[in-house]
Amino acid sequence: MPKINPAPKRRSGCPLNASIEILGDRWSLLIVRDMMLRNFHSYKQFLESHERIATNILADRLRDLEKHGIITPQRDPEDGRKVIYRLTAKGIDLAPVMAEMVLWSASHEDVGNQELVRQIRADKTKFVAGVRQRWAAQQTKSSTNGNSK
Amino acid sequence: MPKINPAPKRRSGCPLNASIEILGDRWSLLIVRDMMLRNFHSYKQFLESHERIATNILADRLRDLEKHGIITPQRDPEDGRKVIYRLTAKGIDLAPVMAEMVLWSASHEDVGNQELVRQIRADKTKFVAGVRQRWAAQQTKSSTNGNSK
DNA sequence: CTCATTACTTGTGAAACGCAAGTGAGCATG
DNA sequence: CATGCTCACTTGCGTTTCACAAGTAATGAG
Repeated sequence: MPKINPAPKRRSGCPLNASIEILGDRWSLLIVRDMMLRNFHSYKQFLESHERIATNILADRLRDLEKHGIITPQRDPEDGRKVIYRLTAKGIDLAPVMAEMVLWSASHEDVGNQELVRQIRADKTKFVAGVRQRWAAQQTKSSTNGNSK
Repeated sequence: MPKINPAPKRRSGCPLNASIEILGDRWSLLIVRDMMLRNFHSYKQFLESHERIATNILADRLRDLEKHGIITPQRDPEDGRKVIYRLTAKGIDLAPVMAEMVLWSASHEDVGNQELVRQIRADKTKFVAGVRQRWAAQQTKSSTNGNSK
C-alpha cells in the first residue's frame, strides 16, 4: 500500500509560507498566467510562448501544479496526442494574487504590458470577475463535448 | 566607470514576471513578512525565528532585497555590532500581495494563524492601512535619531 | 585583557535548474 | 501498414543554487 499523499510537511503553519511553498518558484505562476490571461492549454503553447521554460522544468511544474490541485489535465478528445490543461477553481482563485503582483511591479519597476496594468488599476474587482467569467464559460463549453471518462 | 546597475535583463517585460524574478523564491517574502508583521529588524531575529533559513541564504536574500530597494540596512547607533534592517516604501507596498497570498492559501490549504486570516478577511484595506501606519510610525521614530544616509 | 554576541563568510555535499538530445504514442498520407 | 510528422514528455549531463556545519571579524561588556 503506497502512500499516495505522503503528508505536506510544511516548514511552518503560516499561510504565507504555504503559498510560497506551492507558488514560490520562477515558473509556476507564469504557467498559471498563460492559462488565465492568454488562454493557453497545451504543453507546446507553454513551451513556445513565454519566457522560454525548459522542457523538463515545464513537465515538473505541470506535475506539481496538478498535484496541488491548481490545474487538471485531460486528453483532447479530438487528438489523442494532445493534453489539455485547465485551471481548477483553486487555480482561478490566484487571480487576485497575480493582480497585486502586477500592480506592485508596475509601481516600482520598469515593465511592459501597460494595457493590462491600466485595466487592473482601473478596476481590480472587475478584472478578477472577468477572468472568472471567461473561465466559467470555458468550463461549460468543454463539458458539452462529452468527456465523461 | 564600473556599471552600478548592469541592466536588469529580464526574461520578459511582463509585470508578473518582474515580480516573480524579484520575489519568486522560498525566502524573500518570509523575511518581508517578519519585518512587516512581526517587527523583526536584525539578522539574528530572522535566523532564530521563522522557518529556519540557513545563514548564507539569509545573507544572500538580505543583499538581494537591498539591491532591489525593498529593504535598507543601517547600523544600530546604540550597538555597533547590530544592523537594523528596515522596509522601504517599496517593501511596504508588498502588503497587498502578501494579504492575497494569505487569503488564497487560507481558502485552499490547511494553515494556521487563523487570527491573521480573519483580520485580513474582515477588512483587507484596513489591514493594509494598519501595516502602513505602524511602518510610518517607525520611520518617524527612527528619523529622530539622525539617519540622513 | 578575556569572553560573549552579532553579522556575516567559507567549505562541502545535495538538490534543483537549464540545455540538448532522445523516446514513444498518436494521427496523416500513400 | 510503412513512413513521416506532431505532441508530450524523458534522459544525460554540466552548472548553479541550496542547505548544513563550521569558522571569522568587529563590537561591546566586564
